[in-house]
Amino acid sequence: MNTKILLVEDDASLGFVIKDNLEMRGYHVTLCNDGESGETTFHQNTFDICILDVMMPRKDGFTVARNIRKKDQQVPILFVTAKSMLEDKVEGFSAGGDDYITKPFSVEELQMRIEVFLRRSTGKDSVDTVFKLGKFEFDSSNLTLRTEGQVRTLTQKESDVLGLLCKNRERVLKREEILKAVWGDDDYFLGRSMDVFISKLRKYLRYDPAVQIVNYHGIGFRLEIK
Amino acid sequence: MNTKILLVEDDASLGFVIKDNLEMRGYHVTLCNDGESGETTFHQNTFDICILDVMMPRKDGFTVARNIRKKDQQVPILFVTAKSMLEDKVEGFSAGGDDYITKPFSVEELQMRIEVFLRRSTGKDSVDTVFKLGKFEFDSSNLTLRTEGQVRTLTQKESDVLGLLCKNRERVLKREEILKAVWGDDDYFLGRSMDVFISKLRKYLRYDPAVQIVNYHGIGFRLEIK
DNA sequence: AAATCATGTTAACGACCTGTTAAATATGAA
DNA sequence: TTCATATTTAACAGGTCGTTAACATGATTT
Repeated sequence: MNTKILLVEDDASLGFVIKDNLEMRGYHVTLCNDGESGETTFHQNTFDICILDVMMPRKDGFTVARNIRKKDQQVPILFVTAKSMLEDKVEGFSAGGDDYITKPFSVEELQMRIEVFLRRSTGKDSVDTVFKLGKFEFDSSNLTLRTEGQVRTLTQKESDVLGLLCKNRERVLKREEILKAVWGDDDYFLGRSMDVFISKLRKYLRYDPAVQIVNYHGIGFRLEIK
Repeated sequence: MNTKILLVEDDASLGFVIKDNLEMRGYHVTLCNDGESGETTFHQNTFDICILDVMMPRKDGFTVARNIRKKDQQVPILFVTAKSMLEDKVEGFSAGGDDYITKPFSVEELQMRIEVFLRRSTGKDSVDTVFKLGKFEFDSSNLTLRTEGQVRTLTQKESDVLGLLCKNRERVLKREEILKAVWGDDDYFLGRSMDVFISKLRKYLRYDPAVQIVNYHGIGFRLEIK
């Protein structure tokens, strides 16, 4: 497996050293030297891991991470921080499966963190497929929607749609996006079919009024949790 | 071989989850929820491996490990640490053949570490081939399905299918997964053949209604015990 | 307000998936 | 070879799910 890493580091020489060392160890590394280009590079490619320097002049690592998360909730993010940084702040951001590493660090250390991430994602773990939705817990790989006591088994398509909504809670999903992702195509009838699914999912989610699939007229849908 | 594991974990619910998951995979697990009882349990029994949480209120994992080492220099010890822990400290302790695993981890990951240890000491895989299924006891290497008094001998394929279901009780096995694992291929007729086997196994398991092979329409099967 | 288009909801149809039994075929031992 | 057993194929009966249609409601434009 050829692991692809996005490295965003404003210090050019440090960035080069890390890139060079990691490539010697068999990883494929794309280096960006500011947050802005890091984001656009991320959006145009696919990466297995992102390594972000927190302290960067124009756009800091946390901001970049937030924008990456809008597109991808799963990709592991490793923050690079200075020792002086308050641990609380970093830990808050790196919650939910992400991690951080403190300068100065050895490449061995860095590689260890990377391998931990990769083992977690390649070992078919269920962690990244489980979403907490208000009173519900949805496991998109086991197709189960749990609530206090009860378990409902969803069909594959129901699960596909709900999973997509879960992964994109930050933004409104366009109708055509959902259709392309779940049905592979986009026409009038598939659109109506999708509406039927949305209706069914809403019925399942009625138990907790805080969880809502909201329609954006003429655009699409978004899963919102009040 | 029935591998015996000592698990010392102060978080009761996490401990139970790990124990449960490992037992589903064929290990015998003894759970202690503090270092003190962990030590006494170790001294009164024999274990093939010890899993110790490092951070515990009264007696931490390292202390327990030191006392275990006074009695037994060989038994492999696996430390469970939090992400924030200084790696130097853990690495110092886990030197000399021991290992550590960082929270959060998947059970797959944990099992991998365990198997590495066991292979190192015994030289062969050690997952138990005997499964307890409600009122049944199924031995996948001897092809026997026991119930109170009665013994039924299964065919190799019956046993392969049931064994696969047993090993994956926590998730839904896709039809193609079963076909690939047992038949080595996946086509329409093999699929129908599999359905015949499922039907036969269900007949054998009818004696205990709590044990059920549940179909997930369009996806696959899962062995569930109520 | 009327017209038009987008979405919500329900029900029914049909394609496909599964359960089961039995017959046909393969496998292997005597 | 024959016989016994294991597995595959066939056939049929239900069952499930996604799509479509139909109608209701809501939003936006004219």
